[in-house]
Amino acid sequence: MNSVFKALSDPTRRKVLELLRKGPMSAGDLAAHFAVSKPTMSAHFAVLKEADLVAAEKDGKSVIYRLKLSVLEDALLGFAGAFGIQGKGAQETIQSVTQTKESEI
Amino acid sequence: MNSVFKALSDPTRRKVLELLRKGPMSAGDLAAHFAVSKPTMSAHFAVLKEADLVAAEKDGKSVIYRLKLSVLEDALLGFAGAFGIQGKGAQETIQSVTQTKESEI
DNA sequence: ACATCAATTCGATGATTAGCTAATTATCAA
DNA sequence: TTGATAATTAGCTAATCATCGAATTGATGT
Repeated sequence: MNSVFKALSDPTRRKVLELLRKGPMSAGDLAAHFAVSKPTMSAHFAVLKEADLVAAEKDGKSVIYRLKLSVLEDALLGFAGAFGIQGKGAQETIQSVTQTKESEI
Repeated sequence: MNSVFKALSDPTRRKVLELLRKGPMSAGDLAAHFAVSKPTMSAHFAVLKEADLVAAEKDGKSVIYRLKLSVLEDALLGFAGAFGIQGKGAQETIQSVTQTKESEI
């Protein structure tokens, strides 16, 4: 999990993940979105792969990267969960707000 | 938001935040949980403060650090939201609880 | 076989980071 | 005022990191 947060600490890598959200993309197509050299992008891909946030599949001359959403999800929700953080507006359970059980109302 | 993810990239700092989840704590008490020097911990606190993840309040000789949960929440949920990731488990919002009428229970 | 293209690895460089000890600041008590 | 305590700042080192150009690997087409 540490490798995931390390991977997420760089804005370029976070943006790569967001690009991959729409679907798999080749290393070259991904690199075209950034103002850094291809070797630099390749290093970023390696970090993301090491963190298991993406999977790489070779397709002819290209390498297709695919987002591993469940890994990202587990890391984010796992950490957020340790703080009682819940998504989509439901920040608190009934119990934690009212300290009242359903059976008592 | 970049500073938040930068801050979260270090395991010591993540653990500090988790310790602060229980409530505010002094720099010394926090440092006692780790096997690094106090100046090193002080540097970690500075990073967390810079990311606005904690607030510092001076109390006599001590400095009390307090978790700013909403900042952590906004960063985590904001990023997760961009991927359609949402936590599961919380069924009710605060509003739906506080707006419950007597006639409905 | 050779040229081309996509991607990575190699090797180097400047910047950032985490860590330390020692010194400094600030507060409180005797 | 002196001494003790809590925390930070100063100054440094070693390690990691993002970045580059050049070289290399691997696949495709002529």
